[in-house]
Amino acid sequence: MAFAEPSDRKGPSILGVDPWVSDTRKTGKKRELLSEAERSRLAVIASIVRFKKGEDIYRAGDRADAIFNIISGVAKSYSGKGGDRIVAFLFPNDLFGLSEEGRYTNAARALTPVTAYRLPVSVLRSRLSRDALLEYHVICKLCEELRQSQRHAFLLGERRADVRLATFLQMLEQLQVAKGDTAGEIYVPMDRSDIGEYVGLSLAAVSRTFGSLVRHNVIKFRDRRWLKITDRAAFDRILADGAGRRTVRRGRNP
Amino acid sequence: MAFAEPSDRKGPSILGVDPWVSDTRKTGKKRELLSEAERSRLAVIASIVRFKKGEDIYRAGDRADAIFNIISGVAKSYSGKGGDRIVAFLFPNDLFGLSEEGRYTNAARALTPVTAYRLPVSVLRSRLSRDALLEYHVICKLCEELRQSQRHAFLLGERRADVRLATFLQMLEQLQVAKGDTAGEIYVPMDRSDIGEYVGLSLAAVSRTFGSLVRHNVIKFRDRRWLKITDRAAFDRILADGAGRRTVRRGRNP
DNA sequence: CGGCCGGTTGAGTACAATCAATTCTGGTGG
DNA sequence: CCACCAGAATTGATTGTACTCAACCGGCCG
Repeated sequence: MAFAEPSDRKGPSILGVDPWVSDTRKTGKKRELLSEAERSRLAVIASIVRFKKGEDIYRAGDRADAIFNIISGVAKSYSGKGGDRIVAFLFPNDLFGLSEEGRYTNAARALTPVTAYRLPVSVLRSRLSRDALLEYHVICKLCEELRQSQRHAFLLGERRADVRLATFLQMLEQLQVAKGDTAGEIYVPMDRSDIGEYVGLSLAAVSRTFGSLVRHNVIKFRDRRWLKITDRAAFDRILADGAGRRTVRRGRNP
Repeated sequence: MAFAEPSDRKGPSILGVDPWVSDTRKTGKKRELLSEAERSRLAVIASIVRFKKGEDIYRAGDRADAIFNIISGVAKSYSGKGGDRIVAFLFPNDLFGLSEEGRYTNAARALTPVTAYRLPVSVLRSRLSRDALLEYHVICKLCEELRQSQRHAFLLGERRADVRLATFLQMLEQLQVAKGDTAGEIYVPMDRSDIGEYVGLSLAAVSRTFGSLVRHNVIKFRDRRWLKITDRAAFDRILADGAGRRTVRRGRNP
């Protein structure tokens, strides 16, 4: 099984990098932030929960009494009165249910079968207040999520559909590289409409744009969920293109 | 001077809410997260820095050796190879320069004259590792920034220009309410092109859309930077409208 | 006074949304 | 193993909306 099914069950796990230490030498890989001791200490207060594909993990407005740490599977955090608009995709080792204020502000739903640790907020808080190192690691993870969200916003700021999709694919790829997954092929666990809700395009536009990328031999699908970038140069050109012509530049180079 | 010039100089300040305690009774107001003691302890390691309007605070790729806490003024955090695309506006009490990895991933520039505390990362880290409460408050602030960034992404996911601008104005308004500023009028410290770079519209579109809102008596400008919402119902209707017609809804209510 | 900066406005165009078939796929039961 | 179904995905035709290019305005500064 190629896509990150962590085999260990030592306890909650957070993957990330220390925002202030440049110990990762540009490999793009993340490391486990929690020590074995921390993980097993958290394991004590955590319970393991499972969700079927399509099942709600929590709803917006629910009392936020737990945070989750995905062990396997993929989920989405979404909002918008219509329930469309995906805020983030949640992958193994991600922490979520966080970033609310007494109540969840987004909803979360499993896109594939999901197994996760459930950490009650009450217990977690008291643990946090006594464990400075753990808090520090949470801070690292939050910085990471913040960056991710900013990249998402960046993506959405782009007008052209091909740039948006290429950026999205790049995010997926980097994520999988960071996990140490075999690069070469990109796994797309979510369906086209989820992608549309994330990148801000209609389902039709996603499909059309993928089609166009395939026709131009930039990417190639093995099946609905696995694809390969067949022309990296062209791919990068699309990404760079977004940075190129932007409006607003009132008086730049003639 | 109406716009939040904090008169005290007791030390760095973080405004926010505890994400897990619903002590704010829906007032939308935020409170100081740091105690006097914490603030003065931070003040010891902080220096006060000033930036002229338009001046760079840091550039993307610079060694990230300090984080900042704005005392007065407004700045922007921006990126994009062209330097367009604003990631966030930074207001008094905000914490930034954070969320990077050894180096700043965005650049920051003062939009108005800015006064800020500068906290060297090295000192801050050791302080953090010993002060669990401070760490906790940083976590609270990060959650807040994360939510803010998600709202930004949400805004950018909207297609129509009027909805985007209305959402933006609502964010500004809530921010000012949270600070306890006189509501009624909204202060817009940034110029039209900055707004465009934030909401993902061309300068022309921003101007046009403002014009249209004014013509429809939804808002009214006192001058370039001060406006009032003259028809709250219409305004809310625009906001709600975004949630209404969305694509992708494949099989919802008949 | 002239230039520049921030902003407004107009005409034409490009791009994605929409509506609406149609095809493909994977799963189910005969 | 195949026929069938429902949901996912593709594709086509048309329309809406914001971008682009470009002219133009008004204030401010030297």
